[in-house]
Amino acid sequence: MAPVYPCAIAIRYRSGVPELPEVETVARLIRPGLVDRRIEAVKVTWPRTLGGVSVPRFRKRVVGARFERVWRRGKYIVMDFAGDGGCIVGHLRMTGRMQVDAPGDEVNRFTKVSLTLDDGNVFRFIDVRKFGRFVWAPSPDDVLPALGPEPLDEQFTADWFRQALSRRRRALKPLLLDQSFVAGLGNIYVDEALHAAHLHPLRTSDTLNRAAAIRLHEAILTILTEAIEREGSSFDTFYRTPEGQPGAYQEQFGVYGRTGKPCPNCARAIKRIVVGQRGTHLCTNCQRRPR
DNA sequence: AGCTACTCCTGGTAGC
DNA sequence: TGCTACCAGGAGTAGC
Repeated sequence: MAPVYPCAIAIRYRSGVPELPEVETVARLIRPGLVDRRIEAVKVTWPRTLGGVSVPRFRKRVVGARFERVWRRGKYIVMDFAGDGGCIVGHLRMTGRMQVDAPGDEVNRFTKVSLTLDDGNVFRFIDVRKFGRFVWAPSPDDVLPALGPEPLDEQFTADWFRQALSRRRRALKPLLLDQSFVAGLGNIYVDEALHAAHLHPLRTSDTLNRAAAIRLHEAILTILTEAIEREGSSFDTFYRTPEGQPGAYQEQFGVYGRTGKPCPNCARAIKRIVVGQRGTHLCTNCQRRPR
């Protein structure tokens, strides 16, 4: 008889979109509720979430499968099944959530996929805007796109980063958002990192000198690490309703979503521009426009 | 290689 | 108050 997981887990995003720190937090939160659990039943209310895998095929693949490992790559959450059971690769996109609910918990009305586990809990993929994906595959390699290095891995050194920047000739903002360049950064943390490094989002990557590249590298590491720590402290394994307390990291933003408010560095008003169809927040005093 | 535009979606909000 | 219009935005794709 499988042990009953004592606490249901709910996750709520206050604003913005899940990026590396949020995805890491989700992986950590669902991991203890999933590993060693076997799937007993499947319910899918929005088949497109399965990314081209039909509902019958998905059901056939996952019912009876046992979760063995839950890990993150970029903004993807990978759930490996034991043996040759393949895996589920999930992406939260804009509004996706993953949580392990206890049997009596209220079912979120935006639930797209429910997996009933052998301890009675239910693993749910919830997604308001339906952009998220929850895909079964034989192997992660079959569905994960080519991704750049993990910014928190040892291989992501300042030296590697400096050279990678110089090999490209792209504006910093779209380059840092490019998951094949570095995996896991999104709109929020790119704006924050560029501000912390005093670099304009339109600055071309191969124009950074050594000091600027190191500054940006340092900013990315610091911001991601602190965000993970804050998420870790603002979420825990106690049950929390969907209306639960808001997270803390939003208050740490220097520029994101702070248009018109004072720059924490120089007190000038934060500006909002559009770069590559993305809302981009910056301080035009601290982040001087190139040329 | 790098850019722009388009697609997928709907809750929230601004404007009237 | 109630309606409509529009925006946010990750990633995949197409076209230049």
